[in-house]
Amino acid sequence: MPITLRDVANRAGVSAMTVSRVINGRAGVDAETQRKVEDAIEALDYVPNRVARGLISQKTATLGLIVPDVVNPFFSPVVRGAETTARKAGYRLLLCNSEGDLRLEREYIDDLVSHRVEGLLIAPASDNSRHSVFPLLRRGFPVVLIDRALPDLDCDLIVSDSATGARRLVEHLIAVGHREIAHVTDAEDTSTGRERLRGYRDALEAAGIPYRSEYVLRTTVDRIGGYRATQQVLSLDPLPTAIFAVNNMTVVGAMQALRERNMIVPKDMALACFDDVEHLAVLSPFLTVIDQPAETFGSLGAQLLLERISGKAGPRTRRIVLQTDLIVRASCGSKEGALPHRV
Amino acid sequence: MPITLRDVANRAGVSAMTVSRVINGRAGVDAETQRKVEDAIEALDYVPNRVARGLISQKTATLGLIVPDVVNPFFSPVVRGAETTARKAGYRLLLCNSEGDLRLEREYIDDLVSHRVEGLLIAPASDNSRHSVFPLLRRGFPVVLIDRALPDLDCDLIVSDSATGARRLVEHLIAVGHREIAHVTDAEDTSTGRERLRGYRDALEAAGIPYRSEYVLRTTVDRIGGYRATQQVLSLDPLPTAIFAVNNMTVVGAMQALRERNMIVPKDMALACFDDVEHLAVLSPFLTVIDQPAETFGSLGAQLLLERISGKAGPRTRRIVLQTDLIVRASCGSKEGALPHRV
DNA sequence: ATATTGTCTGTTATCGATAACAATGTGTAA
DNA sequence: TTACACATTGTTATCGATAACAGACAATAT
Repeated sequence: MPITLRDVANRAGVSAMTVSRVINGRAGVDAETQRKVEDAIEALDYVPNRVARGLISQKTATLGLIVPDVVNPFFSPVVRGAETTARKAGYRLLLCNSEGDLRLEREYIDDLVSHRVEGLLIAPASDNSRHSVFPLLRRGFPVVLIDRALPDLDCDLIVSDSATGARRLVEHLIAVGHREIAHVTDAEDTSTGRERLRGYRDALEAAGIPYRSEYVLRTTVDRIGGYRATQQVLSLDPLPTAIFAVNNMTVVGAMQALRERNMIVPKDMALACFDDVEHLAVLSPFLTVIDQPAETFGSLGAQLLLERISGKAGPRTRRIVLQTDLIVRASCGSKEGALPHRV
Repeated sequence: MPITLRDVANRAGVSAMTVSRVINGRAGVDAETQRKVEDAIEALDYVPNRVARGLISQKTATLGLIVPDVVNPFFSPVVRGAETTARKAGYRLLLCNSEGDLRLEREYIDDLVSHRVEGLLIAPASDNSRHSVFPLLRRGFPVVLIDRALPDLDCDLIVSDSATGARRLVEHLIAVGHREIAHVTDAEDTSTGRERLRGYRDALEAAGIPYRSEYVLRTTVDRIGGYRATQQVLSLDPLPTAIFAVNNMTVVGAMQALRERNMIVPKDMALACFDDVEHLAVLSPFLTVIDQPAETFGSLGAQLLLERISGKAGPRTRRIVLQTDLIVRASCGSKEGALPHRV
């Protein structure tokens, strides 16, 4: 149905090859001929078929991006960053939401490869994503991992310094007087979870506070998970005075659970987490957080990927660690203000 | 470099056509042969090339989605909804952020057509997007518009009932005692802006409050725009007691401007807007808003588009109007509580 | 035994664009 | 005038898969 290069050639009275030359701006076309072709293109409203071009050139000008969920305010800037960088390089982005589900993630990977994306940007669901990613790497397929590392996988990677971030956040909690600090985190199958737990433990240890495994609650890192884990926190004895939530979704669930019990933050319970959220930061600058440069994950990730695709990257894989910021607001209380107290 | 169907055929000792038959599960292949082919596919880790398949079948199994910005908490659920629905139908989504820029939007449209997406889901930048969309429609290219209608364009469409929503929101403001209500909105070049303004005027009129054009501030519908417009609001005389912001981005800017002047909401100024934001709704249930079913825009939009692509849609275009919810929280004050007072 | 039906598999052409090469014509040098 | 360089344009084959048709062979019917 759509106009093809041949249609243009017929109308201009030249061969398909000549039209192709004009389109690709190649030298060796008579000025007069070029005009005729351009007129025909204009008249027919011709748009070249990238699918056909992709078949012969083996280049589709598309990248695949797999994130757990675009709606997560951490990932949406990642997506935008990647898309913007891709666009500037003439690439388009196929977006996939894995929902943190390994099977779905695997399905997406296979399908994107089948669609012949030139490279893949993946925020992996968990360590087990390793089994889906490894075969790609073996074949030399361009892949960049973002947010989470995968064990024993030599792959371009962008993460943030979760351990240091977590440590600083917990140090802050300790500095304002907390000693019983619960940590709501994931099933220990993500690098981010492990690193943040490490930062948590390091901070406790540095302050001489004994580590209690019952203060670490394992859950799914979404709103429901945060909610349930916080309910468990609230049944602990002694009751913690602070909760460190592993990300922006769990903290929402945590808040929900606290509100149900009519607990006030930070008076009855301090709350801190990873990830700043723009709307919250302005409309309700309340949560003390570790802010990650989310958009950079996407833009830099796309850049690394494009470099690898174009062969500019060299054989060594790159491992980029982005620094985080501690943003202190009201949700952890302060020494001067009302110290958290037990009920 | 990747394995082709021919490689599989060679290894299995059959023709390419036979392999194709096995892959597509067509009848008429000997069980023994089928096994040989399947073994070869397995051994070579073969993945069919959808680009080649797309060329012959004229079907790429991809949809294009253009939104102003995925990071906008209204649009990210739209994207997820569309992606999920597309996936379930075996389609992938090419995501584009137009940044509300007409030129960029045009570029994206052309490029997506060139990539041979089977249909296009567009949240248009403004009325002027009409000129980019119309040529598609003329060619019979499947398009579904979401969020904003385009004038004189007969096209499948999903919008929400902005006028009624705005009217209810402003009626609420009036009910709790406000009479000087400013409205921060866009340059009158979007259907949503016009509808919301209409709802605003209707509510005023119904309450016998005269409409004042100087209370309607035109700006870009982003954070900066909301900020600047609110600064203007604050220099009005008489000073309004309430601001109705046209969407979730402008309200952020508005809040910023109010905070700079140390104004407390709702004591010094009431604030209301379109769009609820999950994180805010839970962590800081404060803003009174009109909530739109964002994810439905995406999922239903994708569904309409898929129906049109598959020819199940019939020649008539469909115009779907989704209903909105008024969610009353604290940001507008109340009759019983502290009424807004002038400084 | 021959025709007929059906099962299974291979061949050729095609989707739309392009790489590689071939052909045509023009102008200039010997 | 003949030869050769150069500019311009066309032809053929190809990317990977598949539609449409053709061929080979076995089983059944007449």
